[in-house]
Amino acid sequence: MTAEASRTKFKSYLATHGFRVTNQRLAILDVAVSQKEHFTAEQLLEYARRVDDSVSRATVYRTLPLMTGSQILREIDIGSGEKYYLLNPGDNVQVAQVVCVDCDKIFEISAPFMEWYSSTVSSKLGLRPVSHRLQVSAQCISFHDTGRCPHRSPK
Amino acid sequence: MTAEASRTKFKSYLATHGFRVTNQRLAILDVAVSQKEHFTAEQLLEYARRVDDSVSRATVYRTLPLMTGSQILREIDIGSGEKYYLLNPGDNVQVAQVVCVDCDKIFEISAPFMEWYSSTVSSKLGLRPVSHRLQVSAQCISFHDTGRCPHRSPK
DNA sequence: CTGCCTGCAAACTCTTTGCACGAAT
DNA sequence: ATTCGTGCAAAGAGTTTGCAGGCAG
Repeated sequence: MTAEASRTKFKSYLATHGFRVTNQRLAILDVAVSQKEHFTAEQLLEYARRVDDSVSRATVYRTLPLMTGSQILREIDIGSGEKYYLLNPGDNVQVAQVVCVDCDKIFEISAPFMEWYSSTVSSKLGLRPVSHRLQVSAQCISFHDTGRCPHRSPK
Repeated sequence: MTAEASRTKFKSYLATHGFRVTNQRLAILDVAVSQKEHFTAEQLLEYARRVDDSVSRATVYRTLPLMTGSQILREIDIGSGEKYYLLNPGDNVQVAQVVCVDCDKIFEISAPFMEWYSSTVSSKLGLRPVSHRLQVSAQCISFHDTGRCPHRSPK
């Protein structure tokens, strides 16, 4: 899904649900849909303030559920304390996250078997799967060999 | 793994690493290995205090890493804020958690394909998998139909 | 004009940590 | 006797929320 399509989708979500279109929400929306990588609430706040310095932390936290609810963002919890967000590609491809334990970089990879697995869960437990989360923690092979992680951005 | 085997394993873990055997650690150990279901740190504190009321929250939190480190407990993070713990069965079976969105009950189910998937990750990304986490959020079919979740304990 | 939305700051939840005392080795 | 382990309370991190004023519809 393009940034423009995401913007449109979010605005119609607001309209449909009777939520107001405010400058703060638009600023947050704009910087969110322009992200190419995973980002945190704190980063989103920082970026949004460059566009509109009246944006507060509270509004970012109140807007994030609207963006995940409208399906333009996916929320990713890798168990590190803070949550990550990522622009939703739009297709319903099943994905998993691989998290490098050295540098915390998150890779998104496909996990097509999850569709089959969900149906297995459904039939075995009598539960209707609504979502899933597959995360692999891994170590760079080069880190293991050389003590340096190639993904780690230099400080 | 039996409760008795877990107790033995933990004590030898303490000995091997030069950690002291204290009454508090033993009390926490005993209640932990007698749990049949998932439990939280707070619950563990409550149970341990029935055995030894000198046990503090801090000691529970300091003892939990010792128990996961010695492999007698597994730590499960379902992204609900608090972490859950479960007696480690001992075999190295790959498992996933299915969490009921209605009653928060956690089901442990096998996920044998994770071994294969880890190796795929390894070869595709050049990363060495160290652990993984697979969680399916699901809704009771009966809840969907009747509005009541059969697993929810009556209040 | 309503009343939803906002910024601010305080509250919250779970977990970790500094400190001085107490107990295991 | 040494240390390590402990309880207590405060600190921490990330997120949520109560409030009084502001702006969208």
